[in-house]
Amino acid sequence: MKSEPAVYGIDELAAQPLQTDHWEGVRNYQARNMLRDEMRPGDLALFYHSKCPRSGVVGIMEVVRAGYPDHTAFDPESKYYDPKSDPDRPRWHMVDVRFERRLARTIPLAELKANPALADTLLVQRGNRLSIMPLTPAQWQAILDMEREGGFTAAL
DNA sequence: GCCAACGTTGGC
DNA sequence: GCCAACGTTGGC
Repeated sequence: MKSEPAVYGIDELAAQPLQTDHWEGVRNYQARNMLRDEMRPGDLALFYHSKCPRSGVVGIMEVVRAGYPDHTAFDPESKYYDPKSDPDRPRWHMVDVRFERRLARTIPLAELKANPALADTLLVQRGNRLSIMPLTPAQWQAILDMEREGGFTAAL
């Protein structure tokens, strides 16, 4: 699950009460379908920082509430307002996620792209802009296996 | 800031 | 339903 850290980063999630928050603002139908139809409590997700100097995977979250209507779409004051969504027929959905842990290091996109085990992921494919993408168990493990590689020079 | 890639909109 | 124009994403 991607988010721009300048807008909402993993530190903000970790600072929430119960380290839990709703994942608001997704306005893409393919991503919406995953939020609404596929993600279930207990599912794990990676937190990916996008559009920043160190884009990459930064941590792990757990889905704690399945898809439900994204109320920010109903709020004219919200930057995520969409007049075509209304409470009777909500167009956009979100899930609740809980911070689990940060990774020992940020795994940068360049490393993800260089890992043959991830060649089939949507994340590393050209031009992909989806903010929520599925991973197979093997892909998930391949990413976590990279956590301890080559990252010991960056002191915390 | 640039720009390629992609999704959405709307005229026809 | 086609498709050009436009807006957005996001790496670099």
